[in-house]
Amino acid sequence: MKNPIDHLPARQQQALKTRQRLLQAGKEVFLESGFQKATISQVIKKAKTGYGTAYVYFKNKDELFITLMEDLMNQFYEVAEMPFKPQAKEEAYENIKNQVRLFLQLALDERDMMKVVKEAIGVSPEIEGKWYRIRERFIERISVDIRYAQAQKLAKEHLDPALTARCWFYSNEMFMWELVMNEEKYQMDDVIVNLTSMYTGGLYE
Amino acid sequence: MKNPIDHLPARQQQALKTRQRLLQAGKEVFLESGFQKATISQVIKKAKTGYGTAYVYFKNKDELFITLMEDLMNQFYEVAEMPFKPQAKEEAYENIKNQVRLFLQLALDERDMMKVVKEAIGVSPEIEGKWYRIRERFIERISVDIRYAQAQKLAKEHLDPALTARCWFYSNEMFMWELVMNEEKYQMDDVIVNLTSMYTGGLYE
DNA sequence: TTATATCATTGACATAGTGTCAATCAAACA
DNA sequence: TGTTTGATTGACACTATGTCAATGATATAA
Repeated sequence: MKNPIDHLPARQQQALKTRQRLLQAGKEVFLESGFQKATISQVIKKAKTGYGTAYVYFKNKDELFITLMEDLMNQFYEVAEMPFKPQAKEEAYENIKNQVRLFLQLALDERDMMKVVKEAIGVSPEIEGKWYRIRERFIERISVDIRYAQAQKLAKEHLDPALTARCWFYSNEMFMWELVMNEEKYQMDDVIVNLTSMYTGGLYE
Repeated sequence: MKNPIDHLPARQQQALKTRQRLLQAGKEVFLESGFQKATISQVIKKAKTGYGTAYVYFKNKDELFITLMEDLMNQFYEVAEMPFKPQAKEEAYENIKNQVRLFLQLALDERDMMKVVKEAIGVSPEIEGKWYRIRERFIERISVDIRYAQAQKLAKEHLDPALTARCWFYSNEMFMWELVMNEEKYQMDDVIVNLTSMYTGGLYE
């Protein structure tokens, strides 16, 4: 398997390597210091480049972080796009439970990075926008699933799919952050069962 | 009605007035510029004080903002402590709907300030902590309500009150932020009915 | 009334970060 | 070999923070 880098002129190779060093150093610095406390000086020091070099490859700290986030965000997109075609209420319940588990597990697998992401969302409007788009994609997808379940006469038809999807995703997202920030407080399985049960069956008899 | 300030020595009166000027100026600056872009220089200019004066009365920008937030936060506490003693499912539904409405209405009545609060929560760990405490108070209170409803045989007993309360509050909180940031997107009444209906009855038949 | 103590007020300063840019350096090319 | 191109650099201008020794005005005591 050939690496496409091998065929580039030495100068471009060098440039790509510099960029890679900055990304790697950036990741380490963000994980060590968090988003706000991370500085370009820390990054360039670790990457062994001059100060201005960072600004050649990235507009600013936000853009550097967004580049680092992108991989992770794509993983979330994959979870969002999972198929959902239940034939019965029980199947729906199982499908939903699985998707919740994947969502929470992905966040916990990248727990350290997700902590920084949470901080960055609060600080940088650009990064908040990135997360907002992921959220809307999940909600859009869930809305489709709800409409499908309604068409199958599995779900209550008087509920608005968009609002219900939003409500459901919000709960999931917030529990995700809770688990990320505070891993010991709750058992993931308890959260999943309770969330899914509430969603599918409601609180009252 | 006597103002307690009247009885203080002139020097302390002066000091209190300076503090008040800083608070007033702070509020204006935060509303104009948002939390991050607001600077102490803007505040002291508007308050007509020297730079160092701001630091005499407030440790930093965060503390100044927290002082401004406190009134608003107390109003949220009041909503959190509302009584809840329904005798039947329908009464519970109505009580819950009312509390949601009060919660959302309070946020919308202070919409401009709440926008700044949202930004500040993301940026300042201290302010995040303040909001966190409000959230936990709501959740604690909702847990009690759920346990009450369960004891009355109104609510499903297999659901964990703490987790269910958290799930429910998370949905409310996120819709609240959505309405605050994006007033036109949804009708408050639609949100309330859908949320409450989901909560009490669940999605599936 | 005057002297002194007290404490609110002040802005210059040290510090720390950002983003820019003209200069430098080394690879590519003619 | 000389020239061009573009990657790299750190000094600079700027903006903000938080501190503190000095200042000034009020309260107090003699």
